[in-house]
Amino acid sequence: MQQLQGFKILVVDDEPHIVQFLEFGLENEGFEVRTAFDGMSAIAAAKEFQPHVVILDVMMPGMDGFEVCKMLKKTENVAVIMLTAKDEVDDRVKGLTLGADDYVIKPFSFEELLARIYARIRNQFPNLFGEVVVGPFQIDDRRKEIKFDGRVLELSPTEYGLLHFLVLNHGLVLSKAVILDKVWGYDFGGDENIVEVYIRSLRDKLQDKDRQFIKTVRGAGYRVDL
Amino acid sequence: MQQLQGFKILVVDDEPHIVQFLEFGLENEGFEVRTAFDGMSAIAAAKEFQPHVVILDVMMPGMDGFEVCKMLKKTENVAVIMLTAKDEVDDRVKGLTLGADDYVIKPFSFEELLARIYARIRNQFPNLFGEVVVGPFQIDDRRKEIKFDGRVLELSPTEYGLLHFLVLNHGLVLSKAVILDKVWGYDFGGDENIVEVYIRSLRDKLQDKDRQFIKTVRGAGYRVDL
DNA sequence: CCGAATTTTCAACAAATCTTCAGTTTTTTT
DNA sequence: AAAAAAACTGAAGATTTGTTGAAAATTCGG
Repeated sequence: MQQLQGFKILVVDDEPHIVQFLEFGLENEGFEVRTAFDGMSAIAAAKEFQPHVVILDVMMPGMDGFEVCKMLKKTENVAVIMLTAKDEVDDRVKGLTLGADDYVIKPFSFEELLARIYARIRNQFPNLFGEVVVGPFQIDDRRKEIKFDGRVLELSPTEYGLLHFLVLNHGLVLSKAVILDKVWGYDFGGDENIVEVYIRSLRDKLQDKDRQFIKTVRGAGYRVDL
Repeated sequence: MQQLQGFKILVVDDEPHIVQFLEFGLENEGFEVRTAFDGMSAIAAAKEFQPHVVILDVMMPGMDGFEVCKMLKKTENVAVIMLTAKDEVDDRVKGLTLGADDYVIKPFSFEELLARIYARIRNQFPNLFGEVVVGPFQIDDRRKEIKFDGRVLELSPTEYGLLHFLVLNHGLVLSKAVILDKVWGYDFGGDENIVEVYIRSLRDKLQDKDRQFIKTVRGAGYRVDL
């Protein structure tokens, strides 16, 4: 799963094997990882490290996973994923009411844990991830969707690319040459008229008569104003 | 509490306040909630909605909670939790003989109700627990089984792998290249068309005409929406 | 080794999208 | 006011992409 990251994960478990395994795997995946081996230090580490996700073993000496989860949820804005053994099914109920966000049952596949982590990050920090909000536009590049005033626009791939580019560069005048270059690619052979054609179809889909988001700057290009 | 989704709850009470409160809270918990305000419509709703749990007020105009419970238990496979006022203690006895599974005495804390609900689900649908639940999908990776709306899908190994991957990464657009890479392996030599072929067979088996879980995002890939 | 299930390839088809083009309108220049 | 330049527009044709049925190749249990 390729993605620009910088997401931080705290792994808490008293079994060094597991911690090492996860640390290695997650770092390899591009996360910044810190570890802790018991509840107390986990909480301290969370305060200092400010992770986005905490992976927390239920069974630990001293303060158990539930306690830690409860405390974390109270003070920090993190997603908590718990690791629980198969036969501790009851823990599920207990933990869910204590605010854990998700569960993975041991033994688990790394792929599965990874998928959960991404799901959690997406859920908890939608803004940090592919989702960009600019004025009335909401661009979710991971879904390949753009919402306008809350409604999903039905766009063809090129329309999507063009609107994405325009909105992300709102306020600037973008010449047809630049647009062609950035959206169609440097090696596009055809005429600049195709930009005009696509601008029109975007205007249609935005019903841009009244608000005029896409302004044409004669002789220079187009500019999106919000 | 994303991952515990797929459970459906029907809330029946003639007091709109309570219904609204529960609806909001339970949806926030990740349940799929439907409501009814009297016995008759509750039974109709249960038939259609097929909830896992029914939360049922004892005191209602027309058919009372006991009647409804009796009828539900006769025809549907659901857990029934009754809401009963403090001074209707006798109701407790009455209800037990009529097949209700649990009681919550008004006024109750939401936390308490929640714990009861989870307990009920665990009890009534033990097989559903311990595995990954995402929307209407229940993935049991150990058994290599996926249930959809409670029914086991008959999948070939590749179909299983593909659906597993898609569901675990729901919400994201997954390109054929990525799918090929993750499901078939980085060294698969063949054409991307094979992904299309398998998508079709999954759609067939999901009877995906109406609900369209697997959306094709033209030019980009496929995305599972729940 | 055989037969069934599964995987993979292939080609025809359908549909969405892209691109071009020419005629029209709008704006600017002379 | 006429001419020129730039942008707009609708539609047709070309191209790309996805869907589908079926055949060929492969795998796997017995």
